[in-house]
Amino acid sequence: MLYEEPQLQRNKSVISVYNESKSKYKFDKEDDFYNSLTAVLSKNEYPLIKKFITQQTLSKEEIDVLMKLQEDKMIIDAHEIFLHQETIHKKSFIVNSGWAMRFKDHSNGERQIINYYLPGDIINPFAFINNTRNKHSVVSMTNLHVSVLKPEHMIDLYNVRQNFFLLYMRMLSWEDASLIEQMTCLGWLTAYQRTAYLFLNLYERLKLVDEVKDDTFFAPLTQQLLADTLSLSLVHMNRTIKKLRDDNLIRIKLNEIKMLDTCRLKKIIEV
Amino acid sequence: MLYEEPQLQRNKSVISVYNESKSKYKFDKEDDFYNSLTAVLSKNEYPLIKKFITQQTLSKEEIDVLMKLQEDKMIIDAHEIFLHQETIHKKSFIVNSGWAMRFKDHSNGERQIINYYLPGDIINPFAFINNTRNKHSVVSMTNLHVSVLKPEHMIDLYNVRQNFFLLYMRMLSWEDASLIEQMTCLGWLTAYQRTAYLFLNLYERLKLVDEVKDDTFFAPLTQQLLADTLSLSLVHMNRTIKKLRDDNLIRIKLNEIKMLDTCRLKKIIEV
DNA sequence: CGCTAGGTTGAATACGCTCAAAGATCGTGG
DNA sequence: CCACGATCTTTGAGCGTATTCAACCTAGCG
Repeated sequence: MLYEEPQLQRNKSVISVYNESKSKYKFDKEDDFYNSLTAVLSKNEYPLIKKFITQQTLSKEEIDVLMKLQEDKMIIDAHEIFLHQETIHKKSFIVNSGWAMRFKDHSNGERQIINYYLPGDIINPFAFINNTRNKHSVVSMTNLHVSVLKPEHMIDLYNVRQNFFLLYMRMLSWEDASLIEQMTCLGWLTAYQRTAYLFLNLYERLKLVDEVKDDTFFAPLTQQLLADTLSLSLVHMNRTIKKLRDDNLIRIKLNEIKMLDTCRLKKIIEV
Repeated sequence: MLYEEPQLQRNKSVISVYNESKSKYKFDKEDDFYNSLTAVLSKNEYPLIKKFITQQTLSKEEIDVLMKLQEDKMIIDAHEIFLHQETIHKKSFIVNSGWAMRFKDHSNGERQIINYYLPGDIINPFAFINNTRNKHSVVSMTNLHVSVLKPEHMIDLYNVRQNFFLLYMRMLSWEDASLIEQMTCLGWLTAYQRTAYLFLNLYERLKLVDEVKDDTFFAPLTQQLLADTLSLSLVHMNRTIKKLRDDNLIRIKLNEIKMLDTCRLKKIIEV
């Protein structure tokens, strides 16, 4: 039911990839490359690569592909709707830092939130092959650092790099798995369980990209947003959070969520 | 909210592709190829290709790729669980005829149905790049004619055919869109609306592959299955269906569903 | 004929919703 | 530095949709 724990020990595989690269990899601007890779590990500049590395060993060439993919960077201001439903968008984005969310405006004025994009996620991954209108909008929730994937660029990569598409598919498969999980969650759990699920999901995903410190993570969420995410009313959302708080499972203050007992939270959603 | 209507007129594009192919395409067993393609159009042997053709024009080479993809066929008996959750499966399947469904067994003994696979759908599309355990099971609901996609075969295709992966991505993108639609549906609609949505969804999907005659289609569904799909209790499912029947929107008998008024049904789910 | 799987109906209960109002918190400008 | 408005959070009360439990009906099949 939960976001799956990494199957390889993170540090081990990072280091092995890193060392291996350094010793064998040929690259014309070699220093630049290693500087960047170091940055990946120390700062959080390439969370997507970090996510990969926790799941599988990457070859030097694969890391290269993933770095090249992210050359075209930009910053999007907070609270800006940069993908609109009912219009055609050809670009994809990799989130490098900040939060965004995908939502759907219903004709009755209500807004349903479909999912959140956290560092390392890909927004609109199928854009470059689609010529149909987007069915949802995406809005930045904080200042958002992204890498832009233009369709020409994607096709170039596709023609040149065999490995790229396999990696890309793997990313898609994560997305897919995560959405299905969310679906099974929404349908079958009570409000209390769903809320526990959501916090655990965010916690695990942020942990993958090193954005959790002391079981605490930043989250630009209001209760209204949470309600729209879990399809609950604002009032009921509030009462449910209160219950989680009273049960000493989470603590929320100032956009910061602290997980007090992940084990018990996991038990709650396991029915 | 609904499965989108094809944007090209089906017959037109089928014929144009077909004629074009016949006149220009070079193929060593040319007759075999055209016989097969004719079969696609008359019998329902390659619903996946049919689905494609309703959405976009296919080149001769693309049709060739899609045909080659489906060389390894097999039949699965009804009610056989052929993909098990918690095990690793490397194969994917294209459904050529029959129904299957993906479900998840919960620890409390309940079974949640995630989605149905209809002719033209791909089961387990990410299998060949995954080495993780399946999180869901898949069971055949009728005798099931499938084409088996083995990972070696997929990788071969990947190495040889540039176009193949773009096509495959497009299929994935449909799946994805459809799942998200289902998600937004489950969360926000009432039992009555959700049921309307499900019947409309099945209707539109089956229409794409020519399995609807006189607004009637075959569907191996019990009320228990429907309840498990929409996360409703059996009792409430029954009452909801009764209401749809009383409102002269659908008629169900012997695994056959007849849509009596698709327009009104669409209005119901548009809030 | 009786068994089994599926469908139908009633009654009591619970979870989550709506409406309504009041308390926090924060940024902004006087 | 305080006042004000805006946004977010908290709490109460009544209601409605969907649930659970339980019983009975129906059709197909050995």
